[in-house]
Amino acid sequence: MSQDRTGVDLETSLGYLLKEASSALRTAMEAVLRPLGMSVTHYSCLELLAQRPGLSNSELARGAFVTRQSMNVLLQALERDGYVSRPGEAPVGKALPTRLTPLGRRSLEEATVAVRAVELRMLGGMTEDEQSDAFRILQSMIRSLRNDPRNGD
Amino acid sequence: MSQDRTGVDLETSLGYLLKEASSALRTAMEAVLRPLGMSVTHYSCLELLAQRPGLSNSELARGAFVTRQSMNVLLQALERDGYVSRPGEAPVGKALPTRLTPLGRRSLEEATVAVRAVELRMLGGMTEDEQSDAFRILQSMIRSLRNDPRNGD
DNA sequence: TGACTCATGTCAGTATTCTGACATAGATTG
DNA sequence: CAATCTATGTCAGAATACTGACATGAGTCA
Repeated sequence: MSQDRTGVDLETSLGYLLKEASSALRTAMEAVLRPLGMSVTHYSCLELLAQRPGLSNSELARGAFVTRQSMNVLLQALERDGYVSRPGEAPVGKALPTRLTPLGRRSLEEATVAVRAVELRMLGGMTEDEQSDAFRILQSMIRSLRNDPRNGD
Repeated sequence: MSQDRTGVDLETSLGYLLKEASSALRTAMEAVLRPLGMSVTHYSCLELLAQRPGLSNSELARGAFVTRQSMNVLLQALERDGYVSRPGEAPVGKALPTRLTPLGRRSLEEATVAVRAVELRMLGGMTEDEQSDAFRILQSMIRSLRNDPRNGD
C-alpha cells in the first residue's frame, strides 16, 4: 500500500524475520559466552562432540554450519589448548575422529548452563503447542530451501 | 534417553533449528546473488534503501544486522561504484542520508527477482495459517531474546 | 552557559570466515 | 585391474565483519 514495487517487503518478509531472530539469538549467545572466553562456533563444536563423540573435522563443520577450513582452524586451536584430542593417524580413510578431553568437558559444562538459559528465555512466553508449531515450521523451511529447483530435483 | 547430560539436545533444540534454517536461507540467497556479484549484506543494504530512502549508515547497519563500521566499508564501496549517493555534508547532526542512484535501483531490481524466488521457495508447502504462525512465533522469540533479564526488568 | 550524555561517522588493527587449490584415501565403475 | 568420482585434511590468500578508539554534533540538565 505504501509502495507499488513488486519486491520483498521487509516488514512482512519471513526471510527477514528469520534473519532477525537468528541475529538476536546469536547476539544473546555471544553475550553469555564472552565471559567464558568462548565463541558461538567454539561452543557449537564442543557441544557436538559431547553428543556425538568421534566426529571428524568435516562432520563438525557441517554441524556448526561453517566450512571445513574454518572448523579446522578452530580444531587446531582447541587441540593446542587441550580441549580436544585427535589421533595422529586416521584409523580409516583420512577422517580424524575428535574427542573431548576432561578439560574440554569441564569447559563445556559451564557454557551449557549459560546457553540453556538463553534458549529457555527464547522459549519463554511460548506454549507447548507453539513450540511444536515452531519446530515443524522451521523444518519445513529448511526442507524447502534445501531442494534446489535448479538441481533438476 | 540416549544421555543423562542436562544440556542442550541438538536434535530437539529450537535454537539449533533456528540457526540451521537461517544458514539454509543464507546459503540459498548467496547462491542466487553470487552470479550478480552481490553479497547478502550488499543486497540487504540496497533493499533497505529502496524501501526507506534516506537511511543513515548507522540505521542501515542495524537493519542489516551488522556493525556500523562494517556497513560503512560497504557504503564507501557502493558510493565509489555509483550505486548510492550521500551528501558531502550532514543536513542535521552527523548522519548522512543515503539514497539509491538509478544504477543502484537497476542493480537491485535484478537481485530482488532472484531473492523473491528464494523466499517463495522457502514458503512453499506452508499454508497461509502456518505462515501467520511462523510470523507470530518468530516475533515472540525476538521479543523474548531482546529483553535481557540482566538489564533489570 | 557549561558539563554531561548519547548517537554518529570514520580510521586502524584484529579476528573470523570464506574461496581456491592440492594431495590422499576409499568407493564406484568400466 | 585401471580410471573415475567423492570425501577428507590442510595450506595459503582474500574477503568480510568485528572491537577499540577518536572527534563531532545534538540534546539534556543543573
